[in-house]
Amino acid sequence: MLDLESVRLFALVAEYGNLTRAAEAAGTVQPVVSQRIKSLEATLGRRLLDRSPRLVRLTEAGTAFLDHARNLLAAHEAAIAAVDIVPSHITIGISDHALGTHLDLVLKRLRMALPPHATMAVNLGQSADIRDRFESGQIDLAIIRREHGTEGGEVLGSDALQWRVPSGWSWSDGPLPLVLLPSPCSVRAVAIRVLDQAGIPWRETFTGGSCLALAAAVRAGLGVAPLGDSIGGDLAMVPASAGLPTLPASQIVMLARTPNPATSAAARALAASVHDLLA
Amino acid sequence: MLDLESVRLFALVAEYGNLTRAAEAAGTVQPVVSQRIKSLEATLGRRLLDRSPRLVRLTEAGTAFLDHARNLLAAHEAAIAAVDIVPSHITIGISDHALGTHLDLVLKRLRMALPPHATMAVNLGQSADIRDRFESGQIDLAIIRREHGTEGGEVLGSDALQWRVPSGWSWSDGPLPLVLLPSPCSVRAVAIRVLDQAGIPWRETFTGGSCLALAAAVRAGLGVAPLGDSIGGDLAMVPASAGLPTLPASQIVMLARTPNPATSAAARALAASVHDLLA
DNA sequence: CTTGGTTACGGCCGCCGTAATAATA
DNA sequence: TATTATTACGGCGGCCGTAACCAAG
Repeated sequence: MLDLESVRLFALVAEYGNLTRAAEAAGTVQPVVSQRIKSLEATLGRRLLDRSPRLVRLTEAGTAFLDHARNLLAAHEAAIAAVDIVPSHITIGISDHALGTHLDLVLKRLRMALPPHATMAVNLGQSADIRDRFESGQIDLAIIRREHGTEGGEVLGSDALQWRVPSGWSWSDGPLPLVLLPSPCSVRAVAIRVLDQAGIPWRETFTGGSCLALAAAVRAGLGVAPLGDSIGGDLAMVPASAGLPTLPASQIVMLARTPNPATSAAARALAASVHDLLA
Repeated sequence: MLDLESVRLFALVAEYGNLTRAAEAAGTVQPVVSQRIKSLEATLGRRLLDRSPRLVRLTEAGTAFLDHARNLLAAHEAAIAAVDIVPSHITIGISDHALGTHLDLVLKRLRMALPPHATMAVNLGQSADIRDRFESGQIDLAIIRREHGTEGGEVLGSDALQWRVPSGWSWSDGPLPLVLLPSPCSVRAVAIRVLDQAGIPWRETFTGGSCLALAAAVRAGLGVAPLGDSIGGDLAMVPASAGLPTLPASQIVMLARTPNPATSAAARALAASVHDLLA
């Protein structure tokens, strides 16, 4: 007889492609996942995963098993829901500068970590605003970007800011054309600060409402944008010859209030996903 | 997170209406079932069964949960079958005189205890023939009726033979009209023996191929039939005033050869079902 | 050399199964 | 009074989580 916890861990490993992240998402540690997968394989008499320190992928049997494993877990959820209806709602705030283009993957994994009947509301905005909403209790979970050294929250990783430019861009003279989010925005503020300290003149050529908009502006040649390393996508780095000052790294931090199991499951999944993106 | 073993035990209790039989069918003991059900109820936060020493029945929540529990167990079977195809075939011999009209229920529970991909073949016949087939290895499991004192097999219970008569039957004189299975048949033999020992003349008025046929003949008024207590159905007992000798009780015995887990699961289910019928 | 999977191991929870107890018809 | 569920309890297996180890890029 299989035990569902092992099956759940297997499904998480398949999702994250990584035992360590799966362990985080499940709220345990990596050796436990290793053991459980191993024992699951033993009871099934088949190897489910090819594992090496740098690559974990499904075997043929693992692929075949995965669909059934998900059905099994869904049936488990349904059975519990049949007698134990715990309606839950989670509000989540995400700073655009923290996740950028990875928003879709993170939301998918978040949805997966919640019981199917749970509802969630996501609030995309700027870090300062998100933090205020978290502190006033309007949201339960938040992912924000902030400068090193600030207190509070769980640090999921460090992400350097980079000047991103159109491909083939060069900057001859005149004030540096900047592509920014509107104030208040900590990335905007830090970018302006380092430029001023270096005595580099600048002008704002584009102000947009999300990192996707900033990236579009950069691609259109409107100027350079300070963007997180992990969310720059296909945009080019500024060449060192341009002489721009380096931007400081900042931290991606999770703020979490976990009043119930559903929320802490969501928090773990969020942490594992973001941690994965920054690795 | 639920554990599937507890869910399976719950489903078995629902099927058998009895913790003790469920334990037998599952291959464990009754206190374990009690504990697991209790812990299942605790994790679900609902009472699933109303239990008293004489009656176990589903609560409302239990009814709602049962369907989902069965789906869950089916998904579990499917998941295992996806990677671990163990084709198995079981041949079963059942003496008609042992189960009679309860054949359908027993077969249903047998089917339920087997993995869905397992095939089974049932051989209905007379005890002596069944035993020969078992001993020659042609069948894996057998339920037979036999006289007390014989060796071998697992005794599932004792069942008295009774003279069954049409309703309102009376026997004035002349040889006793008998309704019997053809020879060789141990019930036939023992019936004839006790009549001869009591010096009661008899004649055979009907010879049929199954207990259902014998019951039909009795109902049609053709005579009296020696039938197991538990399978007489709605037929009347012979009145004491008729002066017929009492028939000895005989034992219902299971012969089992369990070369694989599927067969032993079937054996347990068979034992639990028959044990239940004789209680 | 760092990230990440495996192995070793100690502690402890929890389950099994026997035995005694209670409850019901 | 017999049958059956519950409670008590000892023993043991197995799981968790820390730490040390190893492999691969």
